Amino acid sequence: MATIHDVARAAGVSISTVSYALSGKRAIGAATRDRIDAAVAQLGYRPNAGARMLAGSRTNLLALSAPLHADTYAPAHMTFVLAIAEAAREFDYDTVLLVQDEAVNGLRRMVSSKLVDGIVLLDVDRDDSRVPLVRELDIPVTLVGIPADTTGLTCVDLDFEAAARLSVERLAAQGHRQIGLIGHPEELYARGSNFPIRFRDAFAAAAAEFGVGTHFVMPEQEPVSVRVALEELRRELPGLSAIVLNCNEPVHTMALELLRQDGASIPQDMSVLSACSSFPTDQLDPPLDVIPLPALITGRRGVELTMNQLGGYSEPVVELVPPAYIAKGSTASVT
Amino acid sequence: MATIHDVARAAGVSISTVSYALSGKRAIGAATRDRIDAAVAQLGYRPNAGARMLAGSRTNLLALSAPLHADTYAPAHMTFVLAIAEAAREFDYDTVLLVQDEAVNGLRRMVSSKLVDGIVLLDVDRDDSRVPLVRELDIPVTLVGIPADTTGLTCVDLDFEAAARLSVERLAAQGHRQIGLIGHPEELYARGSNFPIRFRDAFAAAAAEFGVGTHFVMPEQEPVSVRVALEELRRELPGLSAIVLNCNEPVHTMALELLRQDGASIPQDMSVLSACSSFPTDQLDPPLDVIPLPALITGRRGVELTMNQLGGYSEPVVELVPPAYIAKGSTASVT
DNA sequence: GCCGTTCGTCGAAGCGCTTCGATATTGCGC
DNA sequence: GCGCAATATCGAAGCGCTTCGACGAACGGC
Repeated sequence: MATIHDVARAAGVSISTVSYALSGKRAIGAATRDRIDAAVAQLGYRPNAGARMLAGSRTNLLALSAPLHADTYAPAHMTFVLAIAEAAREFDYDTVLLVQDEAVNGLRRMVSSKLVDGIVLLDVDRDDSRVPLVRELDIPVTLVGIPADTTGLTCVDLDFEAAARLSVERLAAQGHRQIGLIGHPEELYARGSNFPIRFRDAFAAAAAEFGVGTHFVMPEQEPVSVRVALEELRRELPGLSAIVLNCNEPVHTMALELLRQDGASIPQDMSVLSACSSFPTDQLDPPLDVIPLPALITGRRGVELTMNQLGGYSEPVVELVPPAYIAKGSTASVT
Repeated sequence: MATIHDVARAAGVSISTVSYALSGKRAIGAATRDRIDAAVAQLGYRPNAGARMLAGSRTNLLALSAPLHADTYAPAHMTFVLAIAEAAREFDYDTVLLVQDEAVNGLRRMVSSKLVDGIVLLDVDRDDSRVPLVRELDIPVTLVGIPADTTGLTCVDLDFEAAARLSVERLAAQGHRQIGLIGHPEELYARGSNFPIRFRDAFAAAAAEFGVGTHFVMPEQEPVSVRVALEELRRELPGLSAIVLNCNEPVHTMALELLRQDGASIPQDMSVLSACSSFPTDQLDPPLDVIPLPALITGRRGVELTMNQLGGYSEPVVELVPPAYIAKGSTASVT
């Protein structure tokens, strides 16, 4: 492996000149720079990561704390992980993955060994055990998800409250008076999982505000359970004409299949809207109107906010990504 | 942050003594060691990662190359990632995650900047673009998955051939003469994806060997497509009495639901076996006999093989994990 | 033509750790 | 009681990089 020393010799300059030429932190003559660039290319020189970490103030490594609960929906989770790892690369950062126990315990290790410059926390619960920890860690941290107490923290997430309100608003404007909400499995709510609860509560509030009746069910990812849930909606909401799905893809598929079997066509007999979904709904049959969970945007923003903190000082902020509504023709006005 | 210097002073010894006490590479007096341990604990000392990398020969970082194709089944993929990250920790290693483009391009960067000590490649295709690359990289590498040409490479994977043979063998022994195989979506095979092809081909060979009729279908993850696939099996195999599922969880659920709707009870009317599944099949209705895809075992083994290479020299090996058969009562003898 | 700048380059001092010889101390055989 | 081997500890030399202060050269203003 070539070292900076080799490059310096090949270019006929000193080590510090090479360093400055590569970092751009001081002006370097054009001719000199060219010779250095040529030497770098010819030797295939790459700065030694360890040396850089030790001498410089940056490690160019980002910790990604990604605990995975038994009930975590893997595809969504994965999308966030991908978004963050890719966004990090745009800042010339690599990502150290901390899973399971290490998602909590590893953080302190990352910081005290100075392995990483910053941390992104994924899948933050309302009352997350990582929150008190990162509060005392003196390092840039961004939480993807909003904990109960955000004091002093930088957070980013989809504005689930606005998304819930938008769902109700659109359907109410179409004349729907009874709107069913299909949520995630019950454990998630019991565990204090973040966004399902925020969505559910804001949905209820919006329903009250717009004066529409609503009922909430939490089926398991399992056909029988979904059928029971649908039946419960019909029983509780006699004039049911619209359903909002705030659940995983398999439950979407099952619900659509069950509606088909019941002879309910979409959107004539039933308007269906997918809210906060991390997967493409236009592959479903029929394609569904959707308020996407923009994992790519949110994840990337989580990295950006961390990088901002690395630069100058930025005040802690809670940043809510506004929801978008994408129509696919699966909702219609009540006739 | 405390440095080794602080620890040395607090314990009243030299820096090198602290280093040796912590690494155990030279004998240290019991009393001295105790004082050092106390100082370490009291100061909360953690070796600086950059300094360690630079001075030592190890970085204690492992690269995990995990490209994610559009058709990759996220839960299975995630299980491998988790298994590897957790196994790495048992060797005191952290995992640098390389996704998408970086899964290929990042590798060279990892090596030439000496950021990582070893590499694990996930989701290796038959003709994977990373294979020629890692062959020329002078660093411990383990592939999870078996490429077409394994010369000079260390690989580990479930023995899919044996798994396919085991499937046929068990069902043939129960007297089944016509066995349907439901595979993954067609794109996977077209792309040269690794294990679906290995399973399919070995299945056909085993069927020929045991003299049973078989037919292979590749439904999309979509109820209509699964229904069509089932109908095709029934049409092609008039005496169909057993089905092997080598596909994703949602397709399992759909197939079982369709069989139920057709009034076919398991195992009386139809024996069903799930082969090489990364998810628990006892949550299905009914629970299915399964030959598991042992992601935890395979992933961990991938790490272990890499660590072995880091230690002494070990010859490249292709290690096939033998399949296991777990009965849940979803297959029965033909009556 | 002299002084104060600006520009381009260099030497050297670390960053915190590992590791290779020493050196000092102890214990043992005879 | 002497020498030799083990045992315990230390000092110092790097690992490859960043960054600070210095310094020579070129340049414009007067």
